[in-house]
Amino acid sequence: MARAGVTAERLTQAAAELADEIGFQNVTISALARAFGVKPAALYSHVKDIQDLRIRVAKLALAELAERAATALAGRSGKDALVAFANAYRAYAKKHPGRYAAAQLELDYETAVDSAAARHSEMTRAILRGYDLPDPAQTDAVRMLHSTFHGYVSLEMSGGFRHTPRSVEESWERTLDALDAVLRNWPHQSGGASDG
Amino acid sequence: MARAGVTAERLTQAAAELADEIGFQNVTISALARAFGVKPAALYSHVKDIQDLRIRVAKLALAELAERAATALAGRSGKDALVAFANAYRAYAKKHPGRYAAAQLELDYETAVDSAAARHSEMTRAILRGYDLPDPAQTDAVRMLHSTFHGYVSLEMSGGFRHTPRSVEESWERTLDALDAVLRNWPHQSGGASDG
DNA sequence: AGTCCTTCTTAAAGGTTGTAAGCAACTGAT
DNA sequence: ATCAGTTGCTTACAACCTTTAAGAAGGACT
Repeated sequence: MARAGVTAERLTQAAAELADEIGFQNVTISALARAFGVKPAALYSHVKDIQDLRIRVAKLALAELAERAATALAGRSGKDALVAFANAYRAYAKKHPGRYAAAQLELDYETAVDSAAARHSEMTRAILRGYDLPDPAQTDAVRMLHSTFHGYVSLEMSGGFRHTPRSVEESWERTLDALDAVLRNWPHQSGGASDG
Repeated sequence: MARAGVTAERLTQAAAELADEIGFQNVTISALARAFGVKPAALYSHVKDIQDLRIRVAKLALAELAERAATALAGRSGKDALVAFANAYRAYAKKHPGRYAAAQLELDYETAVDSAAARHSEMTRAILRGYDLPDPAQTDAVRMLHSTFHGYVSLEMSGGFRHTPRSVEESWERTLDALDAVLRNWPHQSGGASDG
């Protein structure tokens, strides 16, 4: 038989494309083998098992996302940077839902550290450079930003906003306005109850 | 053979418990049948297929979450309400990770409407009663709050915050402070770039 | 050509979902 | 109390997926 030229890299790439088309959970060794015109067992020469494949796709997605975000961030600061980063994040997730789902995979500590996950935190920190936040608050803000971006995109994609007529685009923009506002005026200490 | 007394309700309940123990994705018809001491095929008398089972667990989780949130909200307003709701949400997710994962299932429009999903929006709106937001902004704020809660809990549970020493508890509280602050002072129109 | 490593196939075991046929148990009527 | 009907469960089976093992074929290098 002529060799199909399968490599771990091509498998990962094809798995990512397949994930965007049919969903990350539906990417199987069998389906991937079919796409390459080989038998399922052939893939085990290049990939340890399906979990290994999933982790490779996750790393690919994290790297791609980090690159888009870095590009979006270049030469911007303050709210410009915030909006550009957030839009790049959301655009990637919507364009590559399978990859984005992969990026949410639980990675063990070692894997996560040497993957692009750390770069994300650094970039989110870069956004905050335009706002003036002392150190523990900076980490809190990074976590809040990441949470809001991920949460919004995640709920939007799973249809959580479809029950209300309000434009999802508009809400996204107003959410970014709100984040900008709160970053410019980060609460100093735990306040009491609101009094309007 | 003596009958095992399987019903759709008991199956759903057991599936939810199993999901919390071994993960929602690992709840299989086979595993559930094993837990009931019956053969897998027996479950198909009570449940259409595995997707049907998953949807039932999702609805259960949404109903439980709504109930906890409603209890937390009772008799509170303003920041008290915000914090109580958010903590109830997060506590449920951490105590019942499998159920919480189920609640994130994509539900078709019909299913979502008659499930407790709508109640969540209403409750989040109830939180906002203490803050004074005009109508389109209210929806935007609801979406932002839900996004932040879900995003934070989701990232926290998938280990996204483990790479930084800062206390996850502290960040959560500061995030709630920030949300309270931005709700009290919701930006009126899309502002320009930040100027510090 | 011969050797060796790698890639791919075949074969097979074990797990999963789901359907169909049949038997066993409970129900309610006579 | 027995008999029919319904329901719940089992067995049997088809189809699919994952993974391992053994062997054949491709390509490189001597």
